[in-house]
Amino acid sequence: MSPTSKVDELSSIKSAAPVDRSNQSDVAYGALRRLILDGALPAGAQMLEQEAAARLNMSRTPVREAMVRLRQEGMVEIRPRHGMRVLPVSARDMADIYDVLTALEGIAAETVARKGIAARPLAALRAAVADMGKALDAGDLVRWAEADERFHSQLVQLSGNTRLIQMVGQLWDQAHRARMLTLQLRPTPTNSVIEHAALVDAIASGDPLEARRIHEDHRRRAGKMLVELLERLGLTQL
Amino acid sequence: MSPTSKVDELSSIKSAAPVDRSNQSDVAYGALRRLILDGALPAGAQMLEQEAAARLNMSRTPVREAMVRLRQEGMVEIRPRHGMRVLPVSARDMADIYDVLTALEGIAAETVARKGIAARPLAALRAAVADMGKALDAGDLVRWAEADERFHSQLVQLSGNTRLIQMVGQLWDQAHRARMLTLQLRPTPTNSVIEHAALVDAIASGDPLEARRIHEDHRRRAGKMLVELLERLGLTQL
DNA sequence: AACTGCATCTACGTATACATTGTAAGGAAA
DNA sequence: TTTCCTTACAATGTATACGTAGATGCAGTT
Repeated sequence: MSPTSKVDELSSIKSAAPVDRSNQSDVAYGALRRLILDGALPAGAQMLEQEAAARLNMSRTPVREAMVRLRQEGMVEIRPRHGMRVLPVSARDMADIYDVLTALEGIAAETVARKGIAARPLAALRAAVADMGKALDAGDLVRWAEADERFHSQLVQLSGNTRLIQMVGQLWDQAHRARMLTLQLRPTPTNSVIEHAALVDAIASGDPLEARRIHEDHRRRAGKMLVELLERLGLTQL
Repeated sequence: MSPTSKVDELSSIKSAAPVDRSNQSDVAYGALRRLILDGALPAGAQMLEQEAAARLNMSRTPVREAMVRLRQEGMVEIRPRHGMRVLPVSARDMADIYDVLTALEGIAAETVARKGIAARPLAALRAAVADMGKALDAGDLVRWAEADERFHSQLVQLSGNTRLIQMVGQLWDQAHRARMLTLQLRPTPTNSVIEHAALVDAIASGDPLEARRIHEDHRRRAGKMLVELLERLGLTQL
């Protein structure tokens, strides 16, 4: 297991829905997606249908379907004679992604604050914030990232808006590699605990506009920091 | 041609990208999507793989791929023995969709205002607004809808944010049938010209926050009106 | 008449076959 | 050596084959 596996487990909402009726198509989709998120297939890596089929011990048909899905989610492109190719994520892409994420998670926060939040999910949010603090104290960035993702994931889920949930998940997946990469390079997210706590307070007190404002500011800052970091490091591709 | 075909042509950004390398898969995707958007396959309608294949004169394989794509876009569901089924859109769905659209188009407007807009696209936006006015004067709601869609489409395109463009397009597709249905039932959109003109002014004068505020208010109002209309009419499904 | 059990049939999931076409290697010419 | 052309190969797009699971319809029982 790679050191990032714990974070990866929570990196997408989809992974919360286990595959009951397992068909090969879903298996292929899950496996390929995981290879990409874990970095086993880095940006630019190519994989032929037959390669994947052989590796996963199935025929090309379900593999093709999985690739179609991954393409539609913006994870790979499909080039006629080169199989699928993992799309690199440029600094520009990250800027675009964070712009959209800012807006989407903003209304998620607003919606949750407006609908009101029950005791149990509120406690879960507070627990995630607490974990972030503990992880920072211990200097464990991976655990911090895990708690951070858990917080954001829960928040979006609480909105109850299916489309919102799906789209945010998709964007997270696309940004995942870059976030993991910069985890060790970025300045320590000292403020994150305070910011998240403030957001929770706004939600708990039923202040939709404030919740949205806080979360948007938060995401905007995080995005800006990340993009500048990538540009500074010349990491235009990953 | 159905009376709504003109509007449909502009209903999605994707249709702007013509199919050069025509493979059967794309043909199937386009054909099925069009059947759904045009209402030839209404909500709840089912279509077996073999039916579609026979109808489109191809084998099941490309049809399956098209169905996978449509499912991922939230247009249909796939049930093991019943083929694909066109997903109904409830009032609740429309509320969700418009919540997300509000946020997405809001940042689109903000982005365009921030980046600045060239003379030509600015003129195109103004032309769309003018067309809306003319259509209203003529009492031609279909033409109004066409101009309205063109305006919003151009605006989102101008943001240059690929993800944003793709996601907005997807949501439009999902909302398309409901919008067409209510076109004749809703109150005449008298204010739309004024509102859009104000948005264009904010963009032209480079005021991102004002542009965003105007557009969000606009979309929020439109969404609210639509949802209330659907609920009042008891149209919980379409 | 309603319900249950069984048989049949069909739609699908997956595998495989086949023709097409892009690619790359290898050779020839400059 | 470099560049262009030819040719062989291999990956893909699409069609088709095949086994399975679930749905449908019928018969028999209550």
